[in-house]
Amino acid sequence: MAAKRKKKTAKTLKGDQTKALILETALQIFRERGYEETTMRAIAEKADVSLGNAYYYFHSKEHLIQAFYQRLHDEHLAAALPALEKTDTLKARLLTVMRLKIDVMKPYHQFAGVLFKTAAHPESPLNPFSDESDPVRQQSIELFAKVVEDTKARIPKDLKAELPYLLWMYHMGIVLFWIHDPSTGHRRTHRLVDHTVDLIDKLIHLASNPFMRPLRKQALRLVDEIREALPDESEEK
Amino acid sequence: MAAKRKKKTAKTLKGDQTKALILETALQIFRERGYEETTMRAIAEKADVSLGNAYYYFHSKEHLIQAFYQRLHDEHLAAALPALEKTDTLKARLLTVMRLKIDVMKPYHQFAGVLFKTAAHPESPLNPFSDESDPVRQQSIELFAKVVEDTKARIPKDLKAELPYLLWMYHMGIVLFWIHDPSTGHRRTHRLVDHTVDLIDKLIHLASNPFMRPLRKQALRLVDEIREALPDESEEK
DNA sequence: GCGTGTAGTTGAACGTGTTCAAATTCAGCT
DNA sequence: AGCTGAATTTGAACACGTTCAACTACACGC
Repeated sequence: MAAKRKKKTAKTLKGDQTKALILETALQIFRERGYEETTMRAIAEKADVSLGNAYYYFHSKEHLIQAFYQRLHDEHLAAALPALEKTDTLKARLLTVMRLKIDVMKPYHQFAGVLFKTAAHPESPLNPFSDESDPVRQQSIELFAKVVEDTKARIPKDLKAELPYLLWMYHMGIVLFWIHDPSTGHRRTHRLVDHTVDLIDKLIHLASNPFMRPLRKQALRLVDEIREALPDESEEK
Repeated sequence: MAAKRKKKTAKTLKGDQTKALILETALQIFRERGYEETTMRAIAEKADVSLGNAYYYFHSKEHLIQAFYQRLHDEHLAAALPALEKTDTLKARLLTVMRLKIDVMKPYHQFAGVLFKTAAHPESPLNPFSDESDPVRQQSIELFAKVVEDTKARIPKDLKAELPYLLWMYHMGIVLFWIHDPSTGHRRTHRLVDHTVDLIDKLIHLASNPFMRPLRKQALRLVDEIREALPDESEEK
């Protein structure tokens, strides 16, 4: 076996640096010119590496989006966690998280479309619904778990367990709307978030009513059915 | 000898023939090898036309999907209309239409993924949510209007008016699930349709309850908000 | 017949994403 | 220092979607 010493660090660091450089360059040009108009050659040239080298670190142009996705979530998380500590009602917490999401995404509006374009493709390595290579989804759902937990509202256990996933799905819907939203400052998306959060809050309370138990159970069984149909999502932690 | 009594007819007919030939050939190869693996050169070659000629009739490879979309809807409509005459409850009618949709799509499962891939892209000419060049969406919503009308159930007017659109959205969701469904015979999608139709039926009755009026109004206002944010969809016709 | 304009058709050429065999760098070893 | 093998880097080559200027076919008016 090969010698395993700590001196590897220098080597990997070099690689990591190059990889980071390429990613930064790519995201910059994406912001400036959009995804389609950005060529791999342009990225390589601006990053001062060869074309092949870019492909050494990112198997394809789409894989750069994967990295972007992760970056987006990291920023969202960093903004949301502190903000969540200041609110306690479910409604306010959800509203906070959704508003921050839009803020974080703002600089990328013009090229974000391609995200969904590839994301919705079942065979794409970026499919956020089902693909094994996507830890971002897990992390994103965990954020919504944080939104739900520590809430004083009395929500039935069965619903509370599915809520993070349901809210994540809702959040994906809002992102889809945002992508298509041409209004200045994305005010339509903001308005939609305000109204949907209000409605969702009401629906949760309605669904929590004992009177609604049978219907709620049926709906939740459905959600389970959908989740289990999608490839393995709960593996290790 | 070539001269016909109908002057223009011969000309346009020639073009239509070529166009149809290219489309048939394309769909055939799509079925056999999937979308990505089918090259425009292969289509042109098999159809015995030049590459440029294929582009004369279809501006891009994606535009072939547009044609496929139309074809799919035509088949669905042809299958659904007679079947609808035999049922009268909303639940049964919706179930019929959804089942037939899956049947009609079946031969195209492996390449249908690309449909959503391009469809979800806001700048794509195929975007089914918002694009001006897509009459298929209108026709598809009309089919769901037929599902709703002539139903004996007592549904509030406001809900009944939005129901076709809502059911179309639901149907898009099922299609999305179907695309990702790898189970044999798409049994999971069928099961999902059975359960969701049941649930939807119950929800409609629930929402029709006078007690639910305020919440229903709020939800419908939301739907309107979403619809009007999407580019003009109701024009002439 | 003959010219003319429009519909239809051609294939070469371009730009782009992607691949790959070869070249280069570099850390550890003798 | 010199060697070795892995990590990194290179640029040429390939396949594909797309464009375009030129060409052909043909119906019509004269």
